Amino acid sequence: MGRPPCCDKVGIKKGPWTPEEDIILVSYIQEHGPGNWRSVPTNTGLLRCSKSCRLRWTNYLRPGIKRGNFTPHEEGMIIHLQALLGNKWAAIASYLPQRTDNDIKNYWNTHLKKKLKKFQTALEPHMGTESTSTTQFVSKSFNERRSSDIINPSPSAYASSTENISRLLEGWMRSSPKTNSSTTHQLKDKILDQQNSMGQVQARGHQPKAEQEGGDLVSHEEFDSILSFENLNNAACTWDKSTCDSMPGKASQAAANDETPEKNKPTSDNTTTPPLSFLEKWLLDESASAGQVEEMMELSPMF
DNA sequence: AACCGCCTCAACCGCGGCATC
DNA sequence: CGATGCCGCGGTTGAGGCGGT
Repeated sequence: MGRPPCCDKVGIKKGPWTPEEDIILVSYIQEHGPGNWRSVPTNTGLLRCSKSCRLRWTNYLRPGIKRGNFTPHEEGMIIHLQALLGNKWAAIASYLPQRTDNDIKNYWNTHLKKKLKKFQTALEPHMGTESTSTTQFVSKSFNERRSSDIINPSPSAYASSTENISRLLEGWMRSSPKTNSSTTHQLKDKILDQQNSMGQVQARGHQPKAEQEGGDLVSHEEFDSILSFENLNNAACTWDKSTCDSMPGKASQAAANDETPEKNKPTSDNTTTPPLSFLEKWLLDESASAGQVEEMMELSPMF
């Protein structure tokens, strides 16, 4: 293992990427496609290591990635998949094709871990005593969430990477008067065209900051949000079976086939792992695809 | 207004797996 | 079959933003 770190070379730039670098990378990848990262720095003249280029692309510039607020059903998916798969962020990300593993990992570490902790604390007294009423509450909460989501889908405040790049370019052009603006415009147009043709563009708008967490107690909304998924299996008891049957079932290879067994046991650090039921069956069924997951999420407001 | 502490998230680091020679 | 190199993953870090005092 004596191999030196790839970024140790002198002249290799580290730290935040500049808009200029982003543009170079994006336009190169638009032309040659992602992959062969080794050759990217040499071919583009970027003073970055191949790894850094790949990371920048996969975590930030790649078309179709959602940024910003996670919806309650995405939260639910993550919580449940984390319980199922452990910290296999790449595998979890494969169920949320618009999210990067890094994003999910960050969101888990900064938000969900805390939420779950709060949730556990808040749930303990309820659980200790009246399990039926808890179940009822869970089911009620679950069903309320379902109907309210249909009526008032939470505004997703995502900016696609196209929009990011667009904004980024605007900002860059404003802040860099020395830049040849016509060339930049052409390049920008080209990038936007190509990105749009690759298909993506999420909802409009931008929400600057995720909601701040409240005090020590879990707010009703947080509680509800967690319960609605955390207790899916309880809720499923009272849930119309036809909803289950209508799920376009299945999931992609990632979790289903490979390494799930021993070494990927869920981590024990945080959550009470919910019992497994239809969701797990669905998740673990080989024949599913990410597209079906998307479809399911659209069809089924339960998530 | 200034300072401080906390939070978030983009980016880095180190390692393992796999392919190629 | 071992050595080497590339890629991808998970854990960690640190700069910048934000809120509280």
